[in-house]
Amino acid sequence: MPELPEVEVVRRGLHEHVAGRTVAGVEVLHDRAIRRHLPGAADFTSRLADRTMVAARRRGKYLWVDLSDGDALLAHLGMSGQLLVQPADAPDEKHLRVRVRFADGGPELRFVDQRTFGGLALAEVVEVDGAVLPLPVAHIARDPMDPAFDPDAAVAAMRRRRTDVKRALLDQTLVSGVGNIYADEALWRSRLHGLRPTAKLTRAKAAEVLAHASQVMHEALGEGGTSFDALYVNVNGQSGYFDRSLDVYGQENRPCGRCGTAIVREPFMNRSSFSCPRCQPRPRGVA
DNA sequence: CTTATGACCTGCAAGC
DNA sequence: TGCTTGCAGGTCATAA
Repeated sequence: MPELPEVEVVRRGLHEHVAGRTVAGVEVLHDRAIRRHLPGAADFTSRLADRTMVAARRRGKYLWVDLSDGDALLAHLGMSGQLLVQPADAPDEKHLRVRVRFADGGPELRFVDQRTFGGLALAEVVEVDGAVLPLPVAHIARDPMDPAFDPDAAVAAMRRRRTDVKRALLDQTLVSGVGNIYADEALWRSRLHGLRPTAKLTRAKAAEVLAHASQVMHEALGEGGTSFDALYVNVNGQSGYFDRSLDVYGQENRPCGRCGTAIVREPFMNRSSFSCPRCQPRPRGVA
């Protein structure tokens, strides 16, 4: 599941349910789910066996579990991935891709993913700028919930970019964790159209949109994350409720909560952007 | 180096 | 009732 709050919900569940448990066996039911693990399924399975899961961690939308003897089990949920803790006798999910059984015979960890954009891998951990991260996560910027997140540095990096503010918000090498929903929400709160060029934002405005992104993600986390359907659930299969608190995302034709103007949907990168045409006017000279 | 554009998948809802 | 089209929370390799 997609954005930072949903991934954090999963991280907490993982930490609670798998930390301290030792892997007994792994079953890869769909090779694409471990495509980022270059040595392949046999290697993935054999190297995970007998390892103990130590702690669940996260940066942005990436999630991993530190393993005894070093290395980490890295996960990205892509668009439709789920990590579920299920009783061993529960029937297999339709899109079950990887199963991890534990030596204690308790509930197993399952990676379920309809669209297979997500996946698992074993990765070595490296130190980057004072943080210990799996190698494939080394290029991902700190997210706003990271205690070492530096707002001034993020503002500077954003204003250095020659692109539009929404693209910048979605760029995981500038600030991580923000996806299509929370980008639109942060822009609405900041009264900015997503096509505004970052280079022309004042320092204060850039800081404001980042602060709003952080704020809206915190609020969503407090509601257990955002979900419109059964695809976005925690490890126990439960959905969050933040979709009821969204101001613009998915609200096409509904009145803006500030001015009453109908929210519009515009195509953006093979997806959609939602905004209030009055509170968030398009920059001039942009199609 | 930076920035923009598809490609990668499956399933659902809407429209004809 | 089918069929087709569009759309979905993301990231990455590639090209300019």
